[in-house]
Amino acid sequence: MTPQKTKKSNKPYILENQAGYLMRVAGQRHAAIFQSLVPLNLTPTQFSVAVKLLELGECSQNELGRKTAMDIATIKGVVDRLRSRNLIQVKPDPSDKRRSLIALTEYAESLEETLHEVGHVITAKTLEPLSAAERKTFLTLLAKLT
Amino acid sequence: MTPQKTKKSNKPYILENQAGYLMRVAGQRHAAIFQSLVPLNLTPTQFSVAVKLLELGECSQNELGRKTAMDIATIKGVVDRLRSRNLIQVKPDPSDKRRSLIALTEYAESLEETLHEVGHVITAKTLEPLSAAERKTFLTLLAKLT
DNA sequence: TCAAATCTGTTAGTATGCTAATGAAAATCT
DNA sequence: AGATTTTCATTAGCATACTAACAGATTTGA
Repeated sequence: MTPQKTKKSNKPYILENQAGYLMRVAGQRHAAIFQSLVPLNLTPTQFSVAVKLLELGECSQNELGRKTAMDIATIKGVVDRLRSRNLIQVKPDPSDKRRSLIALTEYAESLEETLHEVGHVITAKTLEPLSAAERKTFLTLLAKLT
Repeated sequence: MTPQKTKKSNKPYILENQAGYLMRVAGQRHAAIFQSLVPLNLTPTQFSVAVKLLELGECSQNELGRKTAMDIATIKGVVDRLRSRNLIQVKPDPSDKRRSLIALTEYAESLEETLHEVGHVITAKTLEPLSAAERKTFLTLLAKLT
């Protein structure tokens, strides 16, 4: 026992060392890299949706949201904006009147190679400050925090 | 040389392995943890501003934005909302008519211990899936990406 | 000194990302 | 079969987070 009265630990709180703050700032840097490289001025969420639709083909809006980690309100806005740019088509599901079926347009499908290549470049640029070993470690640890 | 024609590398593009996607999803998890623990329903940016003002004392809006990694349009909104909740006070700088001087209210200053303690808990919860060594590694690597 | 450049703050607009409430359709279960 | 629950989609509202354009105030430098 110390002679002091019970006292709160005074571990200093350094904003710049906190996980949340660092994630926000790293996210800003990534967003800038993304924007400078992405075709068609797609946003990160729009890009995720396009890439996921390339993989899945046609699917419902809710499923698309789940598989791109967006809630239903967010995916709705992303789908609306992609549709208004003629990158996706939406039609009712004949077998389930609640559902919309969402698919890429032919034009968007023609961008597959470009999207994948640019996606790899964006990730590489984002991780550029790290060595190859560090990149692997970082992605592994980051994945544990999702 | 392979016998094939020049061909694009077909390295598959797995959305779930990309740094940007993982950062977005990890950020969502952190945001949920943050929201469940923070006092006064402060948002992460509001919390950052409050903690930074505890450290800096009075400062201008632009300086506050720079030291919390927010651009001038973003910090403006955060300051407005904190002021409307009586957590900060804004007054003109007598020595520079362009500037506003921003400071915490007495009430907000009285929350210092709470904010620091809760901040540490939020970071700990966010990093909980990692071992102590992994936490240190993760924060070090993440800091290189800012 | 005085013109140019920089700094500070405001406003408007767009795009996430969430909560909450609503309505309609489908699935489940007793 | 009928009631309950779940699923799907829409809408409204709030808070970031950015760009761009603007207006004053201050600083710089020719």
